Amino acid sequence: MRETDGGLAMEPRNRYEELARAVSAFGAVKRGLARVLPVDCQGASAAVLALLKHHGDMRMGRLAELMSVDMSVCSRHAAHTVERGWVERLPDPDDGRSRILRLTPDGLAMLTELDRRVTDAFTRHLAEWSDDDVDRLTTLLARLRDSFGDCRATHA
Amino acid sequence: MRETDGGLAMEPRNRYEELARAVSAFGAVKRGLARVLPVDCQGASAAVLALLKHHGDMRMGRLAELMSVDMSVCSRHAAHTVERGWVERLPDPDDGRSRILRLTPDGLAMLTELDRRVTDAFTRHLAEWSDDDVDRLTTLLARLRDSFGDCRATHA
DNA sequence: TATTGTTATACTCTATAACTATA
DNA sequence: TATAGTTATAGAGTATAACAATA
Repeated sequence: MRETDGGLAMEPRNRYEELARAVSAFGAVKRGLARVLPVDCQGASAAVLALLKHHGDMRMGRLAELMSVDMSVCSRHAAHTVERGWVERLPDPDDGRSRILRLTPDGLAMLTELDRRVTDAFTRHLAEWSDDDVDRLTTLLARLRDSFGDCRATHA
Repeated sequence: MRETDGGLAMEPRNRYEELARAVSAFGAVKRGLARVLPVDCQGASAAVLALLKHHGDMRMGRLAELMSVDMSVCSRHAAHTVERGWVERLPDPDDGRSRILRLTPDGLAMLTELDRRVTDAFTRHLAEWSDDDVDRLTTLLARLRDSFGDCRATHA
């Protein structure tokens, strides 16, 4: 029996198991990033603000979809941002059950501060990275998220 | 003032903000993967088993380092796997304060089942991906984690 | 005195279920 | 009856601090 790996009979390599380990270890990056946020703005609030800026005004259901969380979870996060004056809830002219979420000037100011801190953190930690590698990672992460689709549980 | 982007005055693009959004949205993938695990084996337990198999026997502090969590957190996760008979704690001949964590045959069997489920999930969701892209993503994720270093808080 | 590990407590994020209001 | 959203409750994961045992 010939081996092409130098004579050792190796376990068959499973690239999915390696990916799973990398995914599992990824939590450390999220926690490292969360640590640079202001104390009064949690990670979930930051995500709400960033999505409202990037996608514009939207309803709760749409935001929950973008965050891939149950609407009950999204509702709490949105309430948190409304309490702090970063987001306002406007009546939805098309549907009385729904309200439109909109970033306020204070919310935009907070988001600007958040972006400054996040950019600063990446600038420090990814100093050795080429722009192309950063873009490649961003693209692959987005693609992975798309490939997994909306994995939220369906409580039918 | 000339514009090279078709006449629209665009915001300066910040690749770090895009990466931050991709990182933020990544939680959906972790949750999707966690959903395929057996009910009696949580994600943290799965990580403990995978790391013990991949790196071999080790002490608590080393495992905490690999998981990038505080040792108090790691201790709880390890206790969970010990309770279920997947890991045993052996005395450390070099240090009476410490114990060596070792995967048991039951633990290896559980890990085999976990790997089967995770591989199955990836096979379904990443059917369109080339092997090279999977490897590229795995490599970039590992590199990102390394670049962020050990971001655990230092309660000195 | 410093270090390894454990336990108690609190906080963040998420899901399920029950509920209100509107379509 | 179905849908949009809210609230209550429970569970998983993490950090801080206080503690025990050993170096």
